[in-house]
Amino acid sequence: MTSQAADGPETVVASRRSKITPEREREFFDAVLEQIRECGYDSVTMEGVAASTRCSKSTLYRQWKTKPQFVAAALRASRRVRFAGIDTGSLAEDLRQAARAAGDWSGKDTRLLQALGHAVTSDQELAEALRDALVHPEIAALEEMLARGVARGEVRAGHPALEYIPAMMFGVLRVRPVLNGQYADSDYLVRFVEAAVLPSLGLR
Amino acid sequence: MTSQAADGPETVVASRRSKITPEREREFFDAVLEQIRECGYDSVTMEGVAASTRCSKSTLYRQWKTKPQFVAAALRASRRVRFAGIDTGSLAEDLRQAARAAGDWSGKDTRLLQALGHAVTSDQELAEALRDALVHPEIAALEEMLARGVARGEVRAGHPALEYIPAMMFGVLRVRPVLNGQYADSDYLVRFVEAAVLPSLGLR
DNA sequence: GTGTACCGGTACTCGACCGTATCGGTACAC
DNA sequence: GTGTACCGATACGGTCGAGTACCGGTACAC
Repeated sequence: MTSQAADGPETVVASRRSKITPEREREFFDAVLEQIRECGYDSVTMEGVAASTRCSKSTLYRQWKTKPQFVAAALRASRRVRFAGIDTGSLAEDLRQAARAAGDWSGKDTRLLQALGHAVTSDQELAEALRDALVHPEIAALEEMLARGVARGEVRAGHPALEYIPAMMFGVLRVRPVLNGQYADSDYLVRFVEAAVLPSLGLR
Repeated sequence: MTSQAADGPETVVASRRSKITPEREREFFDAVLEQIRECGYDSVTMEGVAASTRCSKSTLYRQWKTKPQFVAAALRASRRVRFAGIDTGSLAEDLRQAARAAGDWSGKDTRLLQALGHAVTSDQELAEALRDALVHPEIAALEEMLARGVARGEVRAGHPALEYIPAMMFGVLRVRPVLNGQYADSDYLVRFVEAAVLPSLGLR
């Protein structure tokens, strides 16, 4: 009775789970972030996460003292740069590719940002974790693209639109659900880059 | 369902079921929206609203059946168009003035949108009320401006950037707090219009 | 004065969740 | 085999908020 209770496939009891492995931790983190996306930060419960990962509340509380600390840890662990590796040698093409990449994860990340957007106003640690996980890395990557474009002479240094490009990209990504009722997909974002971002920089 | 929102200072009420005057109702609505901005939708309680307006929970529940219905009513009653009356005869100037106007209420509305952003994903009525109160009127006003500009020949009909202007304006407004840690003020928005919006339309 | 209908206050039920405590079971070290 | 340390399950206490019920008070109609 102690092992899993009638779980899906025939995945044999992996048998070495006397301590929380990094893979197991990853399961907890994935579960809590997914539940935040679906139900919002306030509605996520430690009990729910425990149930969906078939662990016990005690296990979670043994590792993390409180719910916000647990969520912050999950965010920090999920940090990764989606724009990494984009460097085509042309700023316009870099931006198009970034838009295409952004479209692929826009639903997930937009939901997470939205769901946590207000919770972070009352928890400093959470705010920092969210920024480090979802915002700063992408911003930095975008700014690198722009800097390379400037260095290549595609855009003159100090062009007034440069400062606003990250806000435009993130902004459109973020508000599309509210305006049009659907998440921004790659197609929409690429067209946005071509119709507005590039022209504002004097590119095409 | 009560009376119209547009009645005068003196109540000429014929046969109201409720003794709640429109002014009193307005107090309830202002209170709940303010508390939502401060604490988030989930954290707002009917008890808190009752306490801050010195009425009783019973009074609130007599008028509105549930918390989401109460909030939706508050949103609908708060509907107003901030861009109304902007018509300078020049699209560029219209957009600058819209940016200036937007900066004045950006903090309040951005907080409200943020605080409700996730709650609306699980309540259809709330979502509709939020859109009707804060989003659609402004979008419509912006689109009118753009249409006038097209009619005057300042921008050619079908210009690809036209479709994205509202999303750009709202998006930048919305994400500035996340990117820069402060709400978008008039100055920031006007510079954004000049640096990015107008160039993308081929204006200056 | 009398009736009516609503108000504000309070007390209540009911359910949900946080965080803790306890207990049996088991992988691993030696 | 024995000990240790952690796992999962479960039960519990405490808090909080939604929504309901009931109360006395009062403005107003007639």
